[in-house]
Amino acid sequence: MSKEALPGLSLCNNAMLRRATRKIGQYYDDVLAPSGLKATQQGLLYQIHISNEPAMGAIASALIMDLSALGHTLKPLIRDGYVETFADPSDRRIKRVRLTPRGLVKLDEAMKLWQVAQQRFEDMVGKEKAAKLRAALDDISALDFDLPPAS
Amino acid sequence: MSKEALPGLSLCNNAMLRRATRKIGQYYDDVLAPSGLKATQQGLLYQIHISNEPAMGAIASALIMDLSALGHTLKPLIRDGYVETFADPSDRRIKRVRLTPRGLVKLDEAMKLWQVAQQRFEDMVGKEKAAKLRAALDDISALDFDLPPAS
DNA sequence: TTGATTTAGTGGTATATGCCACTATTAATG
DNA sequence: CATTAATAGTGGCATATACCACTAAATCAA
Repeated sequence: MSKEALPGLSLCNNAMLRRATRKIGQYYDDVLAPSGLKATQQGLLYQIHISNEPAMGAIASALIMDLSALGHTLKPLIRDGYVETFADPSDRRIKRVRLTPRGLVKLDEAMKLWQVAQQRFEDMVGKEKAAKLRAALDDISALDFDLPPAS
Repeated sequence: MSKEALPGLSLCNNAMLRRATRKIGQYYDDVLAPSGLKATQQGLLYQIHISNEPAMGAIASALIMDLSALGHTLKPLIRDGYVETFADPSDRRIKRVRLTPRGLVKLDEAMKLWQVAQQRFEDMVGKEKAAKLRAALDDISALDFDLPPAS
């Protein structure tokens, strides 16, 4: 069996990224669990918080997320009263998003837990190494893979 | 507004990881699209291929994936006839997984596309840097965040 | 051997994410 | 101004992924 000689997925940038994301995601989720938020939700609330009543498209761009995916992800947060939306008066196509007071309180709660997770992670990985990793991730997030769209 | 002074999500290891994963995932998915497989599926088929009729649990461990999540992810691949399962004769709790001939053909097709995506990625990022990134991702995937389970 | 425990998967439910087709608005153009 | 084109979101559908409760099977213990 030459199968044994085949390289593992450790060569695939995408597979390694996904695997690490599952691992770290579970960890952050665990720590955030007492707040009732997933790490993705905490991140989304935070992104909304630091922006100025951002349009959905602006959030999606910042997070490199599909617009419709964002819409779906927002639903539970709206349902739970953490977030509300309103039409931009000057352009009714645009829907803006903001935290509710309840959402702000919940974000505060979640951020305290996030700090615990983040600190522990940095302690284990090393502040330096973590920063380098984030920088590398930021770099590849900024890549422009424009495949010939043949427009 | 002190909001403007708040750090972005670029400090959160988890958020950066997810964001990069979305970005790279979309890229690999795009390149793999002609095969009809998602990058996650190609990765899963490959993992099965290089293993020896692995048990579901073994695959899940290797990919750091929840066992039930693996079961769900496997369904479309079984439905499409790329993968089949069978009970381990010596331990009927264990369900083993293997590629069908059709699955093997499909994997070959997908791997050719994967190589294109992978090569292009490495060209853009740099072979060296990509290898370092994968190594870092492998390291953090191996971390042991054992939170006090208070059993 | 029988009863308690651990192990391996399944199914349900919920969030995460993406693509596509479609609608509503706004902008651009002749 | 009326058409056409571009922009911003929505909704449906599909996969990705997790947790939980539950079942079946094997193991351990008394």
